[in-house]
Amino acid sequence: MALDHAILVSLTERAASGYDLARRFDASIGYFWPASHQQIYKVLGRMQEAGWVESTVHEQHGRPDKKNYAITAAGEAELDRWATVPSGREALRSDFAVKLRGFRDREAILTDTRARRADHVARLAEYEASEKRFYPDPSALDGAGLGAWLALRGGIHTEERGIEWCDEILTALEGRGSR
Amino acid sequence: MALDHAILVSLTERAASGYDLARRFDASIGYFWPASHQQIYKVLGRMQEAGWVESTVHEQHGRPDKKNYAITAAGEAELDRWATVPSGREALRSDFAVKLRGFRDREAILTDTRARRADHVARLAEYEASEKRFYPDPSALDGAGLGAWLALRGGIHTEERGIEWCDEILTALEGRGSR
DNA sequence: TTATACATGTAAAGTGTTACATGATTGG
DNA sequence: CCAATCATGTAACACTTTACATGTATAA
Repeated sequence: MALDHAILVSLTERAASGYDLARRFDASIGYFWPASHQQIYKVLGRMQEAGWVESTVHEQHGRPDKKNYAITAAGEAELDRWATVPSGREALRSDFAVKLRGFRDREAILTDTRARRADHVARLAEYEASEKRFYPDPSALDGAGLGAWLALRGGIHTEERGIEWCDEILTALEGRGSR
Repeated sequence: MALDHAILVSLTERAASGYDLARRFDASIGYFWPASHQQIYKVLGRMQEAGWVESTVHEQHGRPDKKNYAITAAGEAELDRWATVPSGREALRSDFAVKLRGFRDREAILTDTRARRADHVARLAEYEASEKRFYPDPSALDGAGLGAWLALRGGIHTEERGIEWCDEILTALEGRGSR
């Protein structure tokens, strides 16, 4: 049920259509909880029935009507309830780690590791650009900005450690004979 | 389809029953790909039909018969094929990061962060105990052991960075007024 | 003329979680 | 006597991914 809460959090920041939310999930909040537009539309419908969000339709010319969703008091109450539920452990569930554990072809895993490292570097650059742009002075943050910044910090840590791990793998495998 | 491969990797290390695999998934390989016994039995059945594994039944007295599964040549070929498929980005999908981003109750998120930190510390201790016990001399590793050790290193990095992130959150939130 | 942005969805297939079902043996 | 371990599964539900479906406006 966590996509529900991710959408609610996003709507707390600003009301939005399903389309807008889908774009946000391709960027900011989707860093921590990816979701497609198909999923988002479905959950919005369910949450509207539950009374957690409400929508107003804006007619448009030349393109489909736009439904703007806003969080309701009941939705905010749900967020507050959710805040008190312990998160519990998050599993790794890493395709790459399984592949690494069982590798038999050194070149194949090296190729994969190099590509993975490049992905981490690229995403780290995105995160750091966001940090510089939106949170240039973290010590001045409070309220909504503080949580968003700390979440972004988590993304930065994740990428940094991913790079370290890749480097460790490359060092271990490049310096040895074939397997 | 990655549970399939996680099971195949595990069977490469040693043939096993569904029950044995479930225990392995509660410990070693499940660190990177958690799975319940229900899921494992289902996938074993599917993989046997596909010819990737084969089973021999061992009758037992006083308890149900035991089916021992072993990987076949076709199963190994599938692993080799899979090794050449690029892994692609792994999404974070973190409940906690979403909660942090949207937090409104400072005490609630502090409680959650402290519990999370304790989980990381506990898991890190497990990983480090495993490393000391099974890979006391990493430089001497080759073949199967090397991949398993590098995967474990990934787990260690994950927990270490998780602790750092929690500490950053605690520092940022404990030193400030309420929100 | 081709791709991208805008804007909303349904349907099917795959994957994962939780609940249910059975039953003997062993250790505290 | 109660809990844990051994040993296998089915069924229902929840969630995610991928494919399908439609149509205009705008910029390269």
